[in-house]
Amino acid sequence: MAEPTHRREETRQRILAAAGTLFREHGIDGVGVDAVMKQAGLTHGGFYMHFPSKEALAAAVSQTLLEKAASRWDTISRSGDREDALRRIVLPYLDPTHVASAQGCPLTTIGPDVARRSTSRAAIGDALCGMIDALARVLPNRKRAKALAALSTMVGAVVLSRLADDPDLAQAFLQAAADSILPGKRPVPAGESAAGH
Amino acid sequence: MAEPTHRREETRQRILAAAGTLFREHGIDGVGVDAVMKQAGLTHGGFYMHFPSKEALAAAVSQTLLEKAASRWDTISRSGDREDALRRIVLPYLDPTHVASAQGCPLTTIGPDVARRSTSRAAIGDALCGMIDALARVLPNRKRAKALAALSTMVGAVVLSRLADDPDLAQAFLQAAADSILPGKRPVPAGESAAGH
DNA sequence: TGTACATCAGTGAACGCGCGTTCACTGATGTAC
DNA sequence: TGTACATCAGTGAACGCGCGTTCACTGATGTAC
Repeated sequence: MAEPTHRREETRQRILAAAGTLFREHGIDGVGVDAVMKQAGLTHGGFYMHFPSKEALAAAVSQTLLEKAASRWDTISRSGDREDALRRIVLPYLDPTHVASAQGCPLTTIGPDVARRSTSRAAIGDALCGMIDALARVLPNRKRAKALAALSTMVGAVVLSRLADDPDLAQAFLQAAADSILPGKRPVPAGESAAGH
Repeated sequence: MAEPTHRREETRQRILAAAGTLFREHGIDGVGVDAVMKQAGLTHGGFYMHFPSKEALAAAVSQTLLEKAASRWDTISRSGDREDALRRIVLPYLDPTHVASAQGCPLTTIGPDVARRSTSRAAIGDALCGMIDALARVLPNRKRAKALAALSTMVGAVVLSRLADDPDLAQAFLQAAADSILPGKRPVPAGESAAGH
């Protein structure tokens, strides 16, 4: 019934998804191969059937996660009203649900971890450009420099919001970032469900 | 000659400095107590004379590093010309030297690591507010919200600059962030020495 | 249709190693008389 | 001033444990005849 290749690829995806969750939650160095495989419903020995090393897994996870984010933004950026598309990219990103989520944007959860690993860093290059392009496409003047600044603000605001022990300050970072990126001032919806990052 | 208390405190500072360097370079989970003590010129056994656990060291390091950054910004923010003070805070931060440095701002190097550790997170609360206050003091309209957005942009730009494999893109993140924060458009000095973070 | 065989994804014990932590000890320093 | 003692920062061997990785094996699946 199930072709060997199918099952193999399906398992690989399961490992990637498990690692994607755990790496973002505890950092790449905070999670062992054992824990990843257990989360995927397997035993640790089988890991090396799918990846040559944990380092390779880290690179594959980084790439996969960022490609998903880029593809989502790309789709939104090409849909209908540009001003609305911008909001549908920025607001869910700066939503407290996204900040609280263990499934958050990898730039904010494992950014420094990825930056230290040259193979992971190289693996996300294209996807990072994709995110920038998508953002530039929906910004008022379509300037790439504005997209770079906006992405910086978004990433920084989420990192700082997670660092702020005071909930008011955490929320204030998100609100200030949204106000500085979006043309008209609109409140960030507090606690809206399904940020989808 | 040397009072016991003096020597003890001096050693503690040496351990903090060693951990500050190594944690920022390799992440908190990427460095063992053994490596920290070796960097401090000691053997690992003596560590527990100064800190009850590695977790406590992480909190102390986070606090110390961020307090130093806050105090530096505070001093600058109260000195002379406000517009010039703003530049003397923002430009070194967005300088490639700072990005390349293993001694960089802890928000950009171990931000997510600290966010995951509640004791570390709590320890940096005051210093984080201090940085925000200093930034607000020198921004054109002194609005706290603008300071939150500016800090977000700075932190995000440095994180993303480290992630960009392409040197031009890395530089573009820094330049775009500087342009979006500073009133007049000025070039970021490329490769200026002694960013001091 | 039924039996024998080949394939190969996944298992689980084992490897050497480094982790965080403990503890009996050392040895330099400062104090008491 | 000189000797005996107390203090205590730092040493280094040892602990149990979990890491990343390897490998002989299992057992379900698909194929050959």
